[in-house]
Amino acid sequence: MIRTHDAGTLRAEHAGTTVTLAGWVARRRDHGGVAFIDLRDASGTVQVVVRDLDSVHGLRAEYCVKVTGEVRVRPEGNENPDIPTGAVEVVVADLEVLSEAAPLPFPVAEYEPGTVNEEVRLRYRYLDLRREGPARALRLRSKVNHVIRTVMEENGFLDIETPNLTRSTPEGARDFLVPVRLQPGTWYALPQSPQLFKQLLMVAGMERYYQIARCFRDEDFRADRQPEFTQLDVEMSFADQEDVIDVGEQVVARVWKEVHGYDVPRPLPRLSYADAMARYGSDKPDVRFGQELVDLTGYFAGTEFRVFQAPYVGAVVMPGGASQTRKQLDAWQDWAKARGARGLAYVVVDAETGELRGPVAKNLSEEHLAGLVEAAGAARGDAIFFAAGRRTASQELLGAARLEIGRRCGLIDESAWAFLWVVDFPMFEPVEDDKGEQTGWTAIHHPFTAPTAASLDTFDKDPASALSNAYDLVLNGSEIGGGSVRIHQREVQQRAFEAIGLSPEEAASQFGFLLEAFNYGPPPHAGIALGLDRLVTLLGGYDTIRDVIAFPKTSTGGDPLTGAPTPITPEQRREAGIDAKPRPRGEAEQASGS
RNA sequence: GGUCCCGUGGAGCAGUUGGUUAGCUCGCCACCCUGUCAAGGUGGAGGUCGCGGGUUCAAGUCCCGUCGGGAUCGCCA
Repeated sequence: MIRTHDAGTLRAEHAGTTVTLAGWVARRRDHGGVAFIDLRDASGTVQVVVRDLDSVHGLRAEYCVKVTGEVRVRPEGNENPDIPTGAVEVVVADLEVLSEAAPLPFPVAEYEPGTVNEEVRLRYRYLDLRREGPARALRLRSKVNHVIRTVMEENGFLDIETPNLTRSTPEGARDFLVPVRLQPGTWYALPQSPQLFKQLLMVAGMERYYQIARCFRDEDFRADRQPEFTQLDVEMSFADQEDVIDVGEQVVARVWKEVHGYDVPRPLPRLSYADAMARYGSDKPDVRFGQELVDLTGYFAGTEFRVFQAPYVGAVVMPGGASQTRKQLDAWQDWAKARGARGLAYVVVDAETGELRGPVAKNLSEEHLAGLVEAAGAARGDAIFFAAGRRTASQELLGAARLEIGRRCGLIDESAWAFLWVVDFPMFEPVEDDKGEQTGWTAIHHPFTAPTAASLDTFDKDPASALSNAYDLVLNGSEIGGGSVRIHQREVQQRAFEAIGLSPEEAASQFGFLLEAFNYGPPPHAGIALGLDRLVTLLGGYDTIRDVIAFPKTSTGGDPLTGAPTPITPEQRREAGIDAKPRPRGEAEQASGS
């Protein structure tokens, strides 16, 4: 190395040592007769004193320099207690400019974080990452990866890579497609996850597989979504739900312990999907605060009020919500309509008299009004929001309202780590057409998810009530992982395909290779995948997963740094075979195997 | 695909009911300055107000479209 020490490590005990440092000019303070340079490298910053003014005069911010000099304790009164190296400084004997820097597009020596436009930061991400905050996110992520690998290796898991060029499957998200030059007219797909490969690895007897795997899904962006993202992907043979949950808990417990010194309370609490929906209106409930939903379907049985003559009537209470202006209450209606609801009925409880007011109150009987505050768990001064209609949709609306209430009323304990498992997911959910008419069923998790023992015989005859051996890991209202016990019996898998309307021919065409593998003694197996980007975002308290990705993309899939994506030349287009017609004999029949 | 917000020198922002030469802080360039640490001082350069169209005597400002960025609903097994 061309340096002898790391700048950020120098302390009073180094006084008298001659050191060579290499790094960047973070700041320069030129007093004419003496100048100070804050020299920054990956370890931190140290003050360098220069008296040879010719050498320092031409220095500018972010020049890459090498300095040699003696470490000394700073003169009395000149210490800087704000930085770790503030007791010492390096008196320069020799200063060499390794490379120069052009004027900066934004201040790299940032003293107010978050004041630079994100697009500019991404365009010059290599400068952005020189800053302490952005760099810290990548260091954190590296540490998490390391802890994960340690835990997985300790548990005897094998790190096995799976292909990134694979075949397109119809289920789930939209695939990214890659034209295949050697077979014009045919296309690879980038994997949405290594799901099928890891199951094949179980058939292959690998027994314990893990991979920190890149996944690709061509869907619209969110703050917590990118088209390529990373999962800790895990699969275990001869394991059941408890074994997988144990591994998942080990991973998060070790990560949180190593990073925050926080002891994750194990075993983590569990909530059935049905309870999560009933109490929180979400399959990824944020349990850092209360305000649980109240089911008033029975309470309003026999009501004259047409709106509440519904399969489900529920409520959520907004503490102090009665003090909202008419305008604010109307805004809730717009908020609900934006989510596709008709509106959000409400009743306010007068803070002084306890009288119930609002448009809905006029439609309710004396009897229903009398007990309502108690039934809803409200108090004087609160607002009660109602949703009535189809059960799940109404619960989801109330759940969203609950989160909004939590935010607006400051009910959320931001320091909490609220982990929990959501279990006992339904196997299927209805598929509806534009008019809301049910046209069939689709797998909630994926079509390889095993039914629970109780549903094994009946899941295909009664899809509505079938439960699956699936589990999601939830942290502070975000899903950070999910998995399931897989179907390992061909016959059960066939019935599962039939239940979602996939004919044996279609199943064979799309998943024939997996079904064929299942002819050869597949072991019972189960697995999980943790979303690393989200996990690290929550772990580090970041706002978006872009913060924990070295080179993230913008919401239209662009990379401001490289300029990707770009048009291709006509020659590239020709060579790639994008416009070629596939040969008549389709690969589908090849894949069907048997 | 829908809705909302943002776009003004290199960065962050201001710009009134439309009205003279578009303003501030930081940065940049030159010079001064021997103990600063967001150093200080003096002077200077730097702007097609994202782009296109429209309204008007007059548009950074109002209207329409479009591009880029962000958020959100749909979507994401």
